[in-house]
Amino acid sequence: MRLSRYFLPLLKETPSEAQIVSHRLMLRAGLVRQEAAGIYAWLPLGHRVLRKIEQIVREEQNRAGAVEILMPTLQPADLWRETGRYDAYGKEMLRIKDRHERELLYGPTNEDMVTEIFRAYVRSYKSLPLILYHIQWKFRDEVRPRFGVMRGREFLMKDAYSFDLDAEGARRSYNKMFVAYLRTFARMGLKSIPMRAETGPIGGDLSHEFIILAETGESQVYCHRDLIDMPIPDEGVDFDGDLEPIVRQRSALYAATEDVHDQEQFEAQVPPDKRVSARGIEVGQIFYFGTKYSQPMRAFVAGPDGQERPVESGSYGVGVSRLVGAIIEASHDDAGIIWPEPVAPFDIALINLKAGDAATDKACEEIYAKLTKAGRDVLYDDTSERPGAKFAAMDLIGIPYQIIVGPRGLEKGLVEVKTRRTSAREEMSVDAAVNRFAE
RNA sequence: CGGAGAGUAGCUCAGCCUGGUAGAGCACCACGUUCGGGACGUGGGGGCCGGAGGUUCGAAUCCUCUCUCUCCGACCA
Repeated sequence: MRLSRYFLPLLKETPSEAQIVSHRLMLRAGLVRQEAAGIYAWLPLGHRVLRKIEQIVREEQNRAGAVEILMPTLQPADLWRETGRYDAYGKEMLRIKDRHERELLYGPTNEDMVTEIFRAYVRSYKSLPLILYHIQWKFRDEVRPRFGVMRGREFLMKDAYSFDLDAEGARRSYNKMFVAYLRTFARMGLKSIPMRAETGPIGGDLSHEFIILAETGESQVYCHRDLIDMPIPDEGVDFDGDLEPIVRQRSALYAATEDVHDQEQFEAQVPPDKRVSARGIEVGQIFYFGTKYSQPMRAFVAGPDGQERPVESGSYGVGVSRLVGAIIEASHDDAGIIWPEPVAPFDIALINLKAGDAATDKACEEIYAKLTKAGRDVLYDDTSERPGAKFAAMDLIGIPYQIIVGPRGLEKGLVEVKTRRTSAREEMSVDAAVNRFAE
């Protein structure tokens, strides 16, 4: 992408509404624009990151055996009346009437609808286990939206729902999502820690929150230090095999959010030098809730004995749009964002220090063409801005690598390659730079 | 939902107390000088001062109502 033909509205000054660093950087780097309290438009750069995160989530859901669907944002109120949630949910649920005065709602979550879909088609244990998921916009009319996309009213969420014949099966599904989440967040360069958590209004009796440690996190969390750098299961992990050891290895160590924290247990179970008490950002949560929805909605399946019973379920959420903010909270410096490579909007920023200079233009065009052909996403700054402004802008938007091309270096046949994360710079020939990034 | 604050140019803000018909910096446009870590000069464009009502000869400024946004708290993927 040539910057001169792109849409990248950067702000030099920080909009006054932004309080936390990720929000400030998202506005300054032109990732989002606020349209109302807790409601954001995603601009090109932010949209790219959002899509990359979404794709990682999708790949790991698929790997775990979940099946993607797409449910609507608007749902009929009657569906929610079956479980009693239409009245129970409160003002956070946005209620809407259509032209025929039919009551609808903008979905804050999808247990009811997915259970409706399930019961319409599945009758036998032979169709189980089944995990359905979708990645869709949700709306929760929070009293007080804040922190940019970290706590918006409209947000993109991956929500998965598992269906099993019995509690044991449900536990296996829970474990699949548990492991999938470990991999998902690790692939984005995040260190996530599963912590025991309250189940909240969704209900159930087994739940973990996946927490990223960050100073600006919304909740206070307590855990054993060894959880932070525990190895992540590799992509060869067998999701049809026994995942219990992986889950147990983590569950064995103390980790709890404020809501369920027990200071006595914490001190009893964790030696002083291993105690971590910190702020955390919740990026995912998984629940097992049994027959909470299947019972009232009569989502029954026949077991091997021919007897019908309510299906056992769980739900599993990942805050996709929240992750954009969470990643920035975890990865930035004074100059701007530092994207982990897998979620970076572009792989490489190519900086032409003297657009209009024949030799510099030629070298840039060559690098741009070759890297693009090699499948790399290159943002080519072909504008005639001053070098200082270009450097500042590219540092702000945080693309992992910069190839800096200017007449001074080219006289010696050299360009500069800068790694954003470490600020390390190396000089090398045009060919060497191309080869370095062309696989 | 309780408490606090803010709405003036695309952004950051001044002007409001003490009414006289709108400003600065950045950004934008033109020209010139510049050009390896956010340049400078000259000229220029851009604002029904959130909205409605009221007071007044006259309202960004005073009064009333209203909408929106932000922050603290209670609540939440």
